[in-house]
Amino acid sequence: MPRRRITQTDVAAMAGVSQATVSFVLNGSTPAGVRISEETRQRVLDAIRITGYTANPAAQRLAGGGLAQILGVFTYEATFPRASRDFYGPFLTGIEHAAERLGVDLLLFTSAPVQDGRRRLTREGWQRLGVADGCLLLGQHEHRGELQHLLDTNYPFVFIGKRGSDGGRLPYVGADYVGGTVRQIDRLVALGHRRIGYVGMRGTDQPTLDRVDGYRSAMKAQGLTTRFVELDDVAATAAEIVDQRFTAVVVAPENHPEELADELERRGRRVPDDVSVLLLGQPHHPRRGGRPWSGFSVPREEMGARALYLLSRLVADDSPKRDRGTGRTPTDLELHQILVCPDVEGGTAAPARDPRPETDNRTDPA
Amino acid sequence: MPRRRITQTDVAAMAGVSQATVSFVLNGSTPAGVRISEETRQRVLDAIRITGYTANPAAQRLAGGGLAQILGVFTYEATFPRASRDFYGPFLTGIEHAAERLGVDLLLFTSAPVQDGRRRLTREGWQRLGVADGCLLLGQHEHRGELQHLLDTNYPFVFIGKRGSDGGRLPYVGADYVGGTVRQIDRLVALGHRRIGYVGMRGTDQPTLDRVDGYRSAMKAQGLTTRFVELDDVAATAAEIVDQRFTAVVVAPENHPEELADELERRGRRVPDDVSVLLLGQPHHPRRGGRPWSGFSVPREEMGARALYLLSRLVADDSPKRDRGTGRTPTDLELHQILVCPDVEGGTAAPARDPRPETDNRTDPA
DNA sequence: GCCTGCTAATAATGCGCATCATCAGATTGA
DNA sequence: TCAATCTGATGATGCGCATTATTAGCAGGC
Repeated sequence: MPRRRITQTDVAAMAGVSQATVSFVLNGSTPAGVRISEETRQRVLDAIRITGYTANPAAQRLAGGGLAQILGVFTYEATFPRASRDFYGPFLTGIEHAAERLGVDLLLFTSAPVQDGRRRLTREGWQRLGVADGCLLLGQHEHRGELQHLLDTNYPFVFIGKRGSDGGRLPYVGADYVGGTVRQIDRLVALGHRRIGYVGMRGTDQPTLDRVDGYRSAMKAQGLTTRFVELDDVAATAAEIVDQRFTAVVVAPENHPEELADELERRGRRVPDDVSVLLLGQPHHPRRGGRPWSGFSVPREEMGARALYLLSRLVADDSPKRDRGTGRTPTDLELHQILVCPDVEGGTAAPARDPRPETDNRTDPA
Repeated sequence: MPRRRITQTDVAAMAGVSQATVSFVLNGSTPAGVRISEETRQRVLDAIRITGYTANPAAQRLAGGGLAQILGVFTYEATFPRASRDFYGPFLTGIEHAAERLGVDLLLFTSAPVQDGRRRLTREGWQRLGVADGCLLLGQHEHRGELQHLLDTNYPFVFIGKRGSDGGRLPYVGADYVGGTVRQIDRLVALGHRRIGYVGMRGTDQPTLDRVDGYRSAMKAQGLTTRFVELDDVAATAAEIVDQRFTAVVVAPENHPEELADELERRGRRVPDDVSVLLLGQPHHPRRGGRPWSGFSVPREEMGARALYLLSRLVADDSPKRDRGTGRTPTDLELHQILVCPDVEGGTAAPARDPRPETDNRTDPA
């Protein structure tokens, strides 16, 4: 029993009309001045109902007709490992939500080969992209050539996460790491902190750059000295924090804040009583019974949703059927969206215990 | 700039050959005795490399050639709400993992309309399914007609979760709730428990039926009396447990075990010292700092992965290109897989405090 | 010189659909 | 009564690919 699809031709035969007529009835609108009588229309609709006809999307796509109503999601890093699952999960949740509301299906490009933990968009990959009307891109390390190909083929796509250098032409939905970080510094200053360290400046990814940027400008605006702590392991970092008599530190979530706090307490510095620790984003690997972090959170779900909405509009505007629309020009869509990262009131921030400068009675650990 | 795809014809022109030749080179095998010289082959491959040609999957699909290498995932319940996200997440993780290994893409059918929290597979939906080579079905409440259509069209699919009544012909990957529950009873008996209650027998879903089944048969095998507690709210349930002097209860995860334990302790019965509570599955809404439950866990990730593998094989066997394969008959695939639910050693099970029968000083509550 | 056998490739076809150009028949205007 | 208009529909075409049938060219056997 070779599964035979019911085609428009089958329906047409049953209704006693031509295949073209069926197509017209289905698409409602008739571009050229083609008219279908109500009677015929009903006959066709009945035939469709009886046969249970379902259009073949591949054929629709090929015939250049409509969109597939499929939007793709490409993740540069492999999403599978538990770790990144925690990270990507919220994005996907937001994306799914938006997809439901838009009535589109989601295509997860899980087929692209992962090389050293990073998914590449190979030639093979390009083939697959075509199934979707457009694509969301998640992750940091996009490849130059790949991007160029996207632009060349005029394939609609949207990045999740701000694109910095020469990202001017790339549509994205990002988070305001700069503003979020600035606010954390201001909060700490308001609590009486002066010696505020920054942990985790390594990395050339955009979030890191933005956080450092925010830290620098906020400290400068407050007239304070920037102090970066950048050591190889958590223990050394904690030692340095103690040593430098910081009363507060801001930490990027990928820098093992949980372990850092543990190390601090092991050295007799309680969090937040002795040292406030603010997290610049959500913990990447939340652990059971972990600390309730203060800091800011990245609105990942909303980013996902907004990105999909944006993509959806790009696709619509890009579609050959665009002219049927409201005639709205593409320029009124915000190609670069930066979302606010709301503050999180946890339990790791407290007023500075002793704002006055102490004697320099440090002991050298490492 | 109307995005123009590069087609096989373009490649052919560049290589100075016919479109058919390009197709042959790409597909390697030539069913009929068509030969391509090594020299020509190279010329075509070069042209492909230069042009960056990527096949159009829609066309491939339409031409009846290969599979789209896309497998679908249809979720009956809306996956979006946080609650069900926690539940479905692990399945999806497993599915994704399998998809990566199989080199297929995943199509999430988020487009189907959700009616009172349940997604329906409407006519619209059928259209969409066709994009994928086959489909995974998640969730309890499938619609009869929908299933029939699947069977009629011979569309490959696999259920996640055991199918009971007349599910004989439906391929599925389920979990051994029966066995898992039996083992919990046996564990409790080994710990000296005799008065073992069952909480949460409502519901006609398969897991519930299986759990009740397991409880019944295990208790019978141990020569003990089955005792079901089925009240409307958690407080009343806790009261009943205390009242009946159960030394242990097994609870289905959808019955608010966390709240139940709280209520028990509020009534002076510590868990597990006074009452052991075993969970028949993972908590549906894990809460921060929740109890470390003893019981068994449902291997959701593995179920997802196994289901996708199974689907993949069904698709392959069903494909018109099957004959090229090893000639393996479809019958050697296990259409009904039941996975073991491993025991979880948490902290909510303890030896029965007082195994000897007490006087029957109960007070009647509701 | 003609047929056979073999290699290397091409032409032609169809998948299911959207769309354009065309057409038959009915109605109207003069 | 014949052309002009309108209504309601059909035939033909092509999307990009896989595949089958066919052909061109050439070596060898008789």
